Amino acid sequence: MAPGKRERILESALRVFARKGFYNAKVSEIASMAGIADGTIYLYFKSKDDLLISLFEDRMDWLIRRLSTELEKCDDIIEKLHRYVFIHLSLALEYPEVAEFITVELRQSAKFVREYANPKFNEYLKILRNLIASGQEEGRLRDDLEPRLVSRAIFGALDELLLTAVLSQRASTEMIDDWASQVSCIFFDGLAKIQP
Amino acid sequence: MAPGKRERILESALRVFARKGFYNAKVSEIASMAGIADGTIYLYFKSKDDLLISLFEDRMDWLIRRLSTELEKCDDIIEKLHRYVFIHLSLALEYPEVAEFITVELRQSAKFVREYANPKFNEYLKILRNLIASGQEEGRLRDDLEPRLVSRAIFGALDELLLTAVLSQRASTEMIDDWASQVSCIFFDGLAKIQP
Amino acid sequence: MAPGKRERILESALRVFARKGFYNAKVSEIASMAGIADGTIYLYFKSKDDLLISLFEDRMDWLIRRLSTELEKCDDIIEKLHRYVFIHLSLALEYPEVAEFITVELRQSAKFVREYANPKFNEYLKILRNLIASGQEEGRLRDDLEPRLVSRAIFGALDELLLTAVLSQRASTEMIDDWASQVSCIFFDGLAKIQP
Amino acid sequence: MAPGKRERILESALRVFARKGFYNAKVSEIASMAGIADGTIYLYFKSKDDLLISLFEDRMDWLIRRLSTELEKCDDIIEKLHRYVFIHLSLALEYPEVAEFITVELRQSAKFVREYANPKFNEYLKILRNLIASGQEEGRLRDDLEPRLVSRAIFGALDELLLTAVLSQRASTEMIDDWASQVSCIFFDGLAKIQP
DNA sequence: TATGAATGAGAATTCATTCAT
DNA sequence: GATGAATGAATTCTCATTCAT
Repeated sequence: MAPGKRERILESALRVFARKGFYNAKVSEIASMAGIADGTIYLYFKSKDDLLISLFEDRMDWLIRRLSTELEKCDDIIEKLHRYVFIHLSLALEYPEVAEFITVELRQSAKFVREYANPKFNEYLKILRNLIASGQEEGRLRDDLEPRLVSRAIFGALDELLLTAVLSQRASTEMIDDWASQVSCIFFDGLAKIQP
Repeated sequence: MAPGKRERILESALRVFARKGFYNAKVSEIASMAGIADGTIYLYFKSKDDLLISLFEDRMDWLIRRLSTELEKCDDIIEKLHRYVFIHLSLALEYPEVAEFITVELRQSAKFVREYANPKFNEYLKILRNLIASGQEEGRLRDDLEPRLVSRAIFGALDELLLTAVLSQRASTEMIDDWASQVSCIFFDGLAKIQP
Repeated sequence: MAPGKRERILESALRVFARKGFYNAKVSEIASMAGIADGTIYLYFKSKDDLLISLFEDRMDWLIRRLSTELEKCDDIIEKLHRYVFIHLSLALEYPEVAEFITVELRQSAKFVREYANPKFNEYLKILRNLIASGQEEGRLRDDLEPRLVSRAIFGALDELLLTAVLSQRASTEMIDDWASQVSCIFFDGLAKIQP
Repeated sequence: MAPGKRERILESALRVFARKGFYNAKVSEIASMAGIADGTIYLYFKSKDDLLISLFEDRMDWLIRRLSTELEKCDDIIEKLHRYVFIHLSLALEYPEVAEFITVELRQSAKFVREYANPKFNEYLKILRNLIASGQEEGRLRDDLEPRLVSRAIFGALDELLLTAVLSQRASTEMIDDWASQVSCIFFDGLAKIQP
């Protein structure tokens, strides 16, 4: 079992799932894109479902590591939050296929994921939740809001914007920068106009 | 062609799609839940795809009307926004199947919907966008943020929370009230702690 | 039961069968072309098969009567044969739908026809056979050939040319006249060049 | 993909199409007659239609080669024509299923074949047309008749007799010999009695 | 008589998965 | 390990026919 072959299959699956969605993706298309025989996929994955789940875990792991590494570079909690927002949205530019896959399949397979508990996704969300909680503890964020709910709300907003960016297919560095700062602004400062 | 039959089919489709998702739903299951023969569905809808799209349009129309009616009851723009948030989240309690269907299928069929332009969904979003824009014009909301982006962000946050509520299956009136006020608070006032 | 309605159905069936063939023809299309409800067809015909057979019998009857009337106008047996040839080929111009229907469906439903013995078709052939036999008796035609086989051969040749004319869709009076005289010539005089 | 499997499928299709006709033939019946799974047919043919067309082309090719080989054995043009007649009619004895298939499906699919241009059938006809034309050039056949029309007429006559023979199911070598010589006689010498 | 909505048997086709090579 | 031909269960959709009105 060449170790690179598993990754090649995952890479092909990512592209096909992103382009067609799980149900319209054909195993044979993934195989041919990976340059292997159909049957070979079953030496590395139990089933098409298993391939989806494995891919999901793999890419989420990668996202989590990426995020952690980046966040360690910042000290300030508020800066970390800005960074989280930016990193999430940047996926649209840097890894549009991962973005589309995560964005669409995560919903599509909500049912799937229900049984499967989806630990990786929760881990990803947890990073955000911990950020919020830390901010509250440090006295930088209001502490009258539940971190669990706040993090979900932020994730939802980011995910929707990421999907919008990916589907629009004309994301640019400027646009992502702009969106990230506006989103940070919304969440940090709120929409209300401070009456002078 | 009894007009009630079309609605009965849509109702059955809603339940089956919500429970299993479009691709795992069987036309024959929808038919038998509606108490009709398989073929009858094809007298009212061209195909399974058409059934999905029709259901989507139908329920979005209903959502839009419901929302419009409710919003007319409020005068104040801020109150309207609170109301929007509340109405959206309430779906989890009042129409959990609609909530699950909209929440999941809207993503699932992103591709689908891309060609199909999805006017109903845009209309729904537009209500929120117009609310934001009006708030800005009235001087109640900061006008340095794009309504289009703000509305997307809010929608994303609400949609994610709605999905969470539906999937958790233990939503209560209190919980929804609580979530709605917290979300309003986040978006209106922001997360930043005002330094005394 | 308005007597005209049965004929209207047959007329519509003729057009639809001629255009699409029996198996691709839809009963509902025939009904709507006849300006009646689908179910009404079943008040006049037992089934789609019965409609085909009835139509076939009806049009063959009509052909036979038409042929008999025309042939009575000639006295000479040879002239009658020329006339037969001409009348058959003329269908392409005068009743192209009948021509296409007879030409194609007669083969298509060979199986059909096998059980059903097809008396009308035999009657039509019999006219030709009797002509041949009479010609032999009168000493105008060679009597060393079986009339049954000769009539089949002539019918086959005419049928093939009729189909060719119908499918080519550019039959003219001149063309039919020309074909008829050439065919008569072939069968009457033969292809051999008389050595001087 | 064993090359023999494609031929086995064609062979089964031939038998089923000949017995039931294209529209009444079931793919699963063809598959089971070939001793394979239903799906396997679709590894070799795109669709049931494609199977029909492929079978038609394949068998016409075979017919054309068979005919060409046989005709090369004769030198005399008149003898070639006799041979053509005989070979065509012999199908009823030697390959009754091919005879029935060609005879019936060729008409049945006239519409089909119209778009599809049907080059193989034209090629088959062309052999006969060229024979006629050569006969005229050599001065053995009258040259006041169009080869295109003459060949169609002969083909039609032969085809009709072939169908008759196949459907009667009691063709014998003697019968075919007899028919062939009578048909040759008709076409070569004509029906007219030479007045002494 | 006439209607046409409803029926439901039936058929083609797809594609994840297997397994002999 | 790798292959890819073969499998066959599963599913959508069609359309002749019926029957309550």
